[in-house]
Amino acid sequence: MDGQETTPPPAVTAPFLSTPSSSLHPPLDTQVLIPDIDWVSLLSGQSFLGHDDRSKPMIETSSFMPQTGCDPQTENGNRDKRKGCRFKKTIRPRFAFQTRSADDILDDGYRWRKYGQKAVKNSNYPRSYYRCTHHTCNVKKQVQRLAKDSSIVVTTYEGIHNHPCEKLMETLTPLLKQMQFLSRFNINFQS
DNA sequence: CGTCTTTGACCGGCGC
DNA sequence: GCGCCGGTCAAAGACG
Repeated sequence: MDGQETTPPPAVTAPFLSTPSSSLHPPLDTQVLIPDIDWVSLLSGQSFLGHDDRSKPMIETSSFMPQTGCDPQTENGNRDKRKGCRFKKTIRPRFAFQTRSADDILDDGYRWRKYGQKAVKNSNYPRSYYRCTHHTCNVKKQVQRLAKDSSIVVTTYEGIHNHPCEKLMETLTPLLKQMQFLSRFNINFQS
C-alpha cells in the first residue's frame, strides 16, 4: 500500500534544524515556511539547507555508526549489535520538523517502508518508524503526533538520501525527453 | 505475486 | 542487577 501518493500537502508550521548540513526532504508542493532553502539541491538528493542560525535544535544529532570492520550496509544499531558488531557514537544528520496535518504520512516524494510502531511514554499517540525503500539508501524517519496538540505531526528524518527523489524524476523524465527532442529538432532546423 | 503494514518479541542503553 | 524504555526484527496477514 502506498498511502503517501494521495496524501494532501500539509502546512509546515515549525521547522527545527539540528545539523546545518543535514538533508531533510519535506513534502513536495508544501506550504513551507522555512527560509533559505535550496530546493534544487534538496530535491536532487543533495545536502540542501542553508545556514540558519535562527533555527533551534530540536533533536539530538548523535546516532550509531559502525566502526571499521563492520558492514556499512548494516548500519542499524540493534541488528548489528546482535551480530556482535561494536559501535561508536557519531554525528549523523538528523532533522525534525512539525506539520499541522490530519495525515501522519507526508508525501515527500520518497518511498518509505514502515518497519515498526511503538507506544511512547507520556504520549497517547504511537511513534511510527519508516525506512527509505531504495536498496542503497539508509535514511530513516520517525513520525509521531504531539501529545499536547494532536493536530501537529512531528517528523524526524535521519540520514541523507543517496539517490534522487523518485517522484520528482518520474515527473521530470518525460519533460526532459521532450526538451531533448525539441532541442534536436531545433538544431536540425537551423542546419 | 510482490509490496507493504501490523504487531509481538527481542535487544541494548540507561537510571536507580 | 533489575526494570523501564526506545528502536529494530521478522513472521503473518492484507492489499492491489
